[in-house]
Amino acid sequence: MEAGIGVRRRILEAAAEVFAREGFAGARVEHIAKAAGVNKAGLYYHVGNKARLFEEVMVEHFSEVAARMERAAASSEDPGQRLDALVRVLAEAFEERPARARIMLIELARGGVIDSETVMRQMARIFRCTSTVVSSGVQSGVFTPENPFFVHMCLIGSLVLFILSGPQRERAAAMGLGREFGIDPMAPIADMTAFLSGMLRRGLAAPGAHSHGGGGHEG
Amino acid sequence: MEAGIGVRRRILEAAAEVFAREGFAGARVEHIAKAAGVNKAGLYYHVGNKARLFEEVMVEHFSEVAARMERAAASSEDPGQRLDALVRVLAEAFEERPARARIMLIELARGGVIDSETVMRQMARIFRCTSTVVSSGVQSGVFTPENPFFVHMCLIGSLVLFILSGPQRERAAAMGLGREFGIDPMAPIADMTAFLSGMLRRGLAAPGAHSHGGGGHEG
Amino acid sequence: MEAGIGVRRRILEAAAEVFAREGFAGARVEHIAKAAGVNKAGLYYHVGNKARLFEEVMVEHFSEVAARMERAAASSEDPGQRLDALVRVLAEAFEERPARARIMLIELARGGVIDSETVMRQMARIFRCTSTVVSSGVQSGVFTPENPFFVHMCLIGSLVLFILSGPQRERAAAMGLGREFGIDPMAPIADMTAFLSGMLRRGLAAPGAHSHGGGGHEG
Amino acid sequence: MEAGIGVRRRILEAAAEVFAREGFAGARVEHIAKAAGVNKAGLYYHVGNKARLFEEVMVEHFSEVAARMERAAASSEDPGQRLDALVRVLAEAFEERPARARIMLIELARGGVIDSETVMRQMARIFRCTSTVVSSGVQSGVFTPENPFFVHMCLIGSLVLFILSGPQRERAAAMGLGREFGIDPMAPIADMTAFLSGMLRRGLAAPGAHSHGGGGHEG
DNA sequence: CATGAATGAGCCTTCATTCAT
DNA sequence: CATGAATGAAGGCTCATTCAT
Repeated sequence: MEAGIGVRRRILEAAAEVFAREGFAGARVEHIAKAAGVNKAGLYYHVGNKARLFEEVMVEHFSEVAARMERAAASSEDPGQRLDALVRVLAEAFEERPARARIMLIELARGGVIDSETVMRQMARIFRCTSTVVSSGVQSGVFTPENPFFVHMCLIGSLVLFILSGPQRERAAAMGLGREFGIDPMAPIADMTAFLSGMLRRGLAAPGAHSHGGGGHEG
Repeated sequence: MEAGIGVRRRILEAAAEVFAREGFAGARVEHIAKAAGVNKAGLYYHVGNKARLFEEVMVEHFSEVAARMERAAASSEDPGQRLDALVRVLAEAFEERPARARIMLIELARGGVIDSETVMRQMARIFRCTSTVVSSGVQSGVFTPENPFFVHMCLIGSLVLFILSGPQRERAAAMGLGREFGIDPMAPIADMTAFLSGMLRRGLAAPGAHSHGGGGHEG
Repeated sequence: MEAGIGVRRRILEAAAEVFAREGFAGARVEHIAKAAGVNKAGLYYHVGNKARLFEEVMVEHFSEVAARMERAAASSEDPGQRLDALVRVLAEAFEERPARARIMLIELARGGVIDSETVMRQMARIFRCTSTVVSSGVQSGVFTPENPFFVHMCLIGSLVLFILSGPQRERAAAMGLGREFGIDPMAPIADMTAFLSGMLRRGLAAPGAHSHGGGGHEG
Repeated sequence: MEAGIGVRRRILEAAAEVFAREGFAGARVEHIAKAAGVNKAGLYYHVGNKARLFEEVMVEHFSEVAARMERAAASSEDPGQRLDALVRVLAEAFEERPARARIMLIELARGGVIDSETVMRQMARIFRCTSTVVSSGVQSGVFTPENPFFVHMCLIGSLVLFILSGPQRERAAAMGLGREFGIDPMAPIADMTAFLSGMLRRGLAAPGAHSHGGGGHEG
């Protein structure tokens, strides 16, 4: 019974990596199986289906991110700090496992409506975190009432893109773009986090409110 | 002889749509051909290759976006207005043809380094626009010196995600999320643009500088 | 686990026949699969590739012929009898499986250098048999020193052509060429063998040496 | 009218080369067209068909060889010298245009009965040359009555194989087989001709007859 | 006649999936 | 449970051939 669970875990893990790298259509069941150290037929025995496997990976990752963000959204009384926490937690989740960022993207890129109810629900959970933080800030008078979807897109989009552009930025760095323009393409994610936090805070700051409680990174 | 060009156009157009919807691996050459009103063999006669077709689509779309952004980056003397223009132009480009947003994403999602030198160059052109605008603002003292990569990720990521999340937001709207929370998931892109512009401006604003020149439209 | 080997055998067998009949380019993988009683995909599972399949067939047949000829080349002390054995063994190999003759021809006809090192090695083995026999005859003083390549071409070329011209000769026979000229187009291969043996012996005979040890056929 | 003929010539020439190199199935009509400097459609206009093109090439080459051999078969009173002429003429034909050797082989290798009546007739013409020379020698008492098919196979087979094995022999030479065994893989065809002539003469010589009239090459 | 473009048929290959052992 | 083998259904690509211009 435990071994069985172990196998499932390995399969999901491998699948996440492969799906992230190749997309749904591009992923080969055989590669996933090999990466998980199982036989192809074994994989089918354990998960039944490429589509189901994909869904399960989605759900797992989305719900993991959702759980973390929910914790972050409840981490403090101060809306600004909550926002910081949201950013920080998301960055951590992606840094820890870049595949996560790609998986979110793949799902988005598939366009159309998400076919899996479960996945959709997890995405909603994630959105609700942003939404909650924003509206709590509005209620305490420190945030302007902005459409939380905008904030969400900004939060998720910026970080996902930052993670995914890693290889390109690396290449840019190798090409000497850094020295040329006095910027560092390979700046650590903590810097990005700090920037994003600050920007969101100031972007959301209510007209009269003076920003307090230092933003940012202490990674 | 015009017909030949017309066919190529139709093929590229169809390919953009299909690649955007299905990704590279998921796209079926036959679907593209059918959508373009050509025979599969005819498609190969005109473009030679699925990979080449993909690259051509990439280059076309990326360079179109690059051209528009370059124009935007040179549209004004005022850095803040330039930034607004960047946002506005990108939003227009995506709204006009949502496939463009997905195509950018697909390329990013493929992870790894981009294999096509030409595509890479177009992406660099796009980045350079952001970079130019930021550093011009820094030189005129109105912007804080921030890593332009951060700004770029924020700009592109937010808008791409906004476009792509359309269907999901639509669904959210259908589920009544709007009335429930007093927000409109289907807010027009102009609102998102305004929000993003404002946020970037304030996020980049140099400490002492007082923002002048009204931020974007709030249609 | 025996079944697996059995399948491979059947595939190679079928492939030999089809390649012999149609050449490499003309052979259809599907025909081979059907002839072997496997699914096309099954064929790929077992051999991986049309080219690999072809090479494997080549190697198998060439090495079989090589092995037999090596045995023949060592079958006696007398160079003349060795030469006879060479001819006889080759004729047997071809008669037993005419596809072999065609396969050798196809490989030759492909012109250019053989791309497979392994196949090349087998062909060299075969040549070495002729070469050995000739030079042993020279050393014992019964053969004139002639370029063994010439002898080899004569040996292989004559027999291959005889086998392959079967159908044409049959047609000639049907058209009454036999009665017309008092010759039999369908003479058995044993007669051809006898002729070839005799000719090679006399052709190679050292000036002073008197031929001993009856040549010929006892098939 | 003359230009038209010129085009046809170029097409046939190119086709011969390509068919020789790739076989019937392996040859691409487009390659032939390009090599002939015509448009693909133009080729069809001029010859109508891949199969017809192939046949025409066959007929042309076979009949050219046939014509030369007929001349050779009538070149002298002495059967031995006629035989020499046959060998010499064939060698010349092949040396002049190695494609000829491959084309003969391809046709043979296709196995089965030749489908074109015309091609078959040309092959018969060629055979008849050998047959005539042999039987004339028998009638004048200098040749043993041997099945002319055997002689023919020997004559054609040896020379075709010699020509076609050129690349392999070249490789053998490059690998140092020459120095190793004191033989020259790249011996000129004239040597092969001499060997073959001598062998056939002695092989056919009637028991009592003393060979007269020097064999061989003066090429 | 020459040419660019089109196309149906077919080829090699791969993939997700299943099943007997 | 694990595995080697099998397979139907594509999928990408090519080819001989035709046609309008």
